[in-house]
Amino acid sequence: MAGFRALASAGPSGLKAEALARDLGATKGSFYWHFKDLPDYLARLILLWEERGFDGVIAQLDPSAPPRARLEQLCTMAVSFDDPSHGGAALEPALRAWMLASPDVAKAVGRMDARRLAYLGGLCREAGIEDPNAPNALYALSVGLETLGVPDAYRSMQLLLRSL
Amino acid sequence: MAGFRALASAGPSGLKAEALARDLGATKGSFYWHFKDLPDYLARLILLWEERGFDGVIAQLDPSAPPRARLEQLCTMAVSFDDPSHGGAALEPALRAWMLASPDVAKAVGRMDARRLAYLGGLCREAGIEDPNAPNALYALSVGLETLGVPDAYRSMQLLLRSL
DNA sequence: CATTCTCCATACGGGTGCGTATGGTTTTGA
DNA sequence: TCAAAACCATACGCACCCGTATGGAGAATG
Repeated sequence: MAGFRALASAGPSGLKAEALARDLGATKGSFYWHFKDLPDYLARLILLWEERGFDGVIAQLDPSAPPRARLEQLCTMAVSFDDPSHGGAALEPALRAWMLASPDVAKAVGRMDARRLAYLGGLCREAGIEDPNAPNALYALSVGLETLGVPDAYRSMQLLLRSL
Repeated sequence: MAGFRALASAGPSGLKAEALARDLGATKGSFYWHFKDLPDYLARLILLWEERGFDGVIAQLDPSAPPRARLEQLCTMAVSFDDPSHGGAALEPALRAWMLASPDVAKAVGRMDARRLAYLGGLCREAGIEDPNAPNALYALSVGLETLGVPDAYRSMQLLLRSL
């Protein structure tokens, strides 16, 4: 979906029916033929993000690697924001921005955070990391690095990882 | 300013002239008497945040404390979000959300991040922390903890602090 | 008392974006 | 070849919000 680009570049206010259609060389008429209305389109967009933002990431992990290696691999992937086709580094911050204006988005992001934190918690336990704050810290750090757009973010990530 | 509350609770789209006035028991007419227009009001709001978000925090640090203690004090303050009078924990995430729709806000937040990072960098150097990624990691972690609303965020913060 | 200044409420015009109505063009299939 | 379905463009009504115009209440000042 090209809506991710609009969301990432202009924020939630960039999600206008005619603008989205223009971006694909079409007009409003075409948009409202494919989708019932704007909320319908946005719901599909969120659903798409929910699938790719978790399963699409976890599937790339090597299941045969030891837990600690999988954890480091996951942390590295979490801060490598070079996927402009799906919105790039600005997508998730824009989604969190969108939460404030849309309860549905807030619910979706909440579910996503819970799933990721649960997976991270399991991974930390398997890796022998006993501190119960480790998953929170790791996830929060990745979120912060992403919203700030820190260069060489994986260095900051490993700074925390090495202390666990 | 009560605009901080609206921004924190409903996001940038909550900053409408009439809604802001209603929140104070007045109407649009009153609003446009006090302020030239919406951009003027929003500019003042941002300016106010820029002052309080840096000087207001730094001023609370004990200048006589050793650098390491000041650093820990600063980190603790950064993740104690109990100031609902100025918007609370949701204010800064809302401001970062607002960046996407307003270049002026983006500039202001950029300036704020630079100032904070510079101060953090100086403090880390004084405290004998040599890793150049430490300021980035500390600041990003605080930002992430704030946007996620992690409970007991200071525990996650000290997890990173202790490793430096 | 008259006037002026401050502060506020209501009413209006203009712009923007949503959603629908309507008709046209291309593709599909018998 | 013809009809139906898929796809798309233009035009309109509607709602929302901005900013202004207009006027009123109340204090301050002469």
